[in-house]
Amino acid sequence: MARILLKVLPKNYFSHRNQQSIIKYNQRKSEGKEVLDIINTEEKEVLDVINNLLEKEMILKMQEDKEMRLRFPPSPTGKIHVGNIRAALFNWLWARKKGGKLILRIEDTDTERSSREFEEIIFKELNWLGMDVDEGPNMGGDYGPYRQSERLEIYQQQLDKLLREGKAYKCYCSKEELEEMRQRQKEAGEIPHYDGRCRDLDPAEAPEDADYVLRFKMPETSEEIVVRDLIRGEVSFSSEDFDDFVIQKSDGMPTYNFAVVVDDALMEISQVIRGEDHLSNTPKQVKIYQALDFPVPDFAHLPLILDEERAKLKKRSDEQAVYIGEFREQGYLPEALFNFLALLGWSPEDEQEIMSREELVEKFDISRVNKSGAVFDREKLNWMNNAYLKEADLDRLLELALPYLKEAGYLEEFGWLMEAGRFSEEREPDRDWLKEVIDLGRDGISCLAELPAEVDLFFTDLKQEDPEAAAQDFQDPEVKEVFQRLKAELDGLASEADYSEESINQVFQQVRNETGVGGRKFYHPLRLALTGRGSGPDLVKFAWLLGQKETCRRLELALEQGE
RNA sequence: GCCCUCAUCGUCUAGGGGUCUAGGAUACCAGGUUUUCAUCCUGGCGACAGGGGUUCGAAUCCCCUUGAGGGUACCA
Repeated sequence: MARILLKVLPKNYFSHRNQQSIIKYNQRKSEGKEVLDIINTEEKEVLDVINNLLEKEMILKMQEDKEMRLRFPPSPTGKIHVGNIRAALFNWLWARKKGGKLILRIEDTDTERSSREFEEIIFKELNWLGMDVDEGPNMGGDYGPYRQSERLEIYQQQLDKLLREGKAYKCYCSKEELEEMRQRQKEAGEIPHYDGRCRDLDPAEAPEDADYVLRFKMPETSEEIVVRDLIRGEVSFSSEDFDDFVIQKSDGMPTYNFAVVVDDALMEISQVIRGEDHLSNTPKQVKIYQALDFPVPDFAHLPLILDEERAKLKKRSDEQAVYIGEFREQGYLPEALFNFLALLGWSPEDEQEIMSREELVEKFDISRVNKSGAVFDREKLNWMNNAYLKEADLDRLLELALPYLKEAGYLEEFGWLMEAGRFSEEREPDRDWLKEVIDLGRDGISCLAELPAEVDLFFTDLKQEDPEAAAQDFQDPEVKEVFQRLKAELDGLASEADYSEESINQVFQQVRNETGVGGRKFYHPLRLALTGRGSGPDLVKFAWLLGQKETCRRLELALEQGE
């Protein structure tokens, strides 16, 4: 009965959204509410049967959840980029949410392009983003080894099995021969595909000492291959659309489509969460699972991250940063990148956007992942990073900011900075002072690399942006009086301890009262005198951080220019 | 070419038959706060790709078209 009903249903009836609506229907029913207004009687009958099935399925699911094993299998053929790391992130989130295991597997079967250096970068960036794994090359586990290049015997066993059972065969065609074949097919208006010429080759006819590859036999008769996807429902393909693909290269290495199946099966991966670019290859993998008598896992194909041209984000599209390292180097906070990436293709039930790692784990649900590709919006990342920057612990921020300030040459003692006591006798910059500066500058930047430009006023000599206009301002008698009084009052503050934000503020207020000069007329020339610019940070704070001596010196300078 | 997937403001997205004159975020614009810039607050601009169905009712379900993306390797 259930079988018949299932046939009648649309092919993706079991997509998660439909499951949700069935759950809704159940809720209504259990609450004793009327349900026939939203569905008709026939549908109700179908739903009731499905309910039974789903219940059983849910029990199975719960068992699966118990030992959920997820994996992240990057290939070390380049620096890891946002596309890869986002897949890792979703696996990590789901594993942590479900109390499952996350396995890191290095897919280094491409001997030409793989390198240990890139592998190290993968470890480093995962670590930076705070994604720990439970099993992997560096910490081991019960399902190792976790590097494909170290699993060659395992593949060989499975390969031998397929060969023995006649499910795979040796192909002696050279690359040139295959290229020629493709070319000919193209010219004849046919779809390029391997024609299976070696499929039924008599072993006796096999050329001696010739290089060969192993090909997997796809079904001779047309059959439907169904991929069960947690995000997209059931996706079906026809076996006709696939040719006999290579599963072992002539150098003895397994190909991706083969190794990934053997590893996922042997490592008992329960859910394969990966990018949508793998969806089209999945039917090939399903056939291998079947040929090897392995249970087929659930799949979840994530929407791709796109560049501004809406194409899959690759190595580098123009100037756009794509490598994780670039974001770290530009001074993005890992928790900001993490948060941002989580929101690419997924959203929580509520409308909160800034979320800690813990909140993300708490709220994440694979069934809320959407299906369409997401453009990597640098503007929004900037906003988010700024939000995290503003909340970050200052001591931590100081450590992170130091290299940028050093790079800009701001941390070498010189002139007034030394005199103002911003460097110790050991010529180390005053950390408390630096923290104040960073605190003032963090509001206006989207990443730490922008910090030096934001706070350059504190580290470079006074330079009037528009000297003539400034000089003109300084000639005003009222302005002169203000400057004179300010200088006298500030100079009069006995010690460095007396020179505080509070006392400066008091002096400012006092002078405003005494001279009757206030508002813009008061602040604008003062700003020019102290900073050389028409806009900038809060002046009281600035004068304080500048120090008593330097502030008075600059007032003196302005008075001279006003002559 | 063939196969697969997808389609809501510029961008990220909510929504899954009535509560949608479509919600949030970002970006942009304006006003307020602040000595200025920024922050912050308030407001504004801005989208259901098109066409057919089904239905009393469609952003939502179905079909077609169009568009976009992915795959089609001895890359992963």
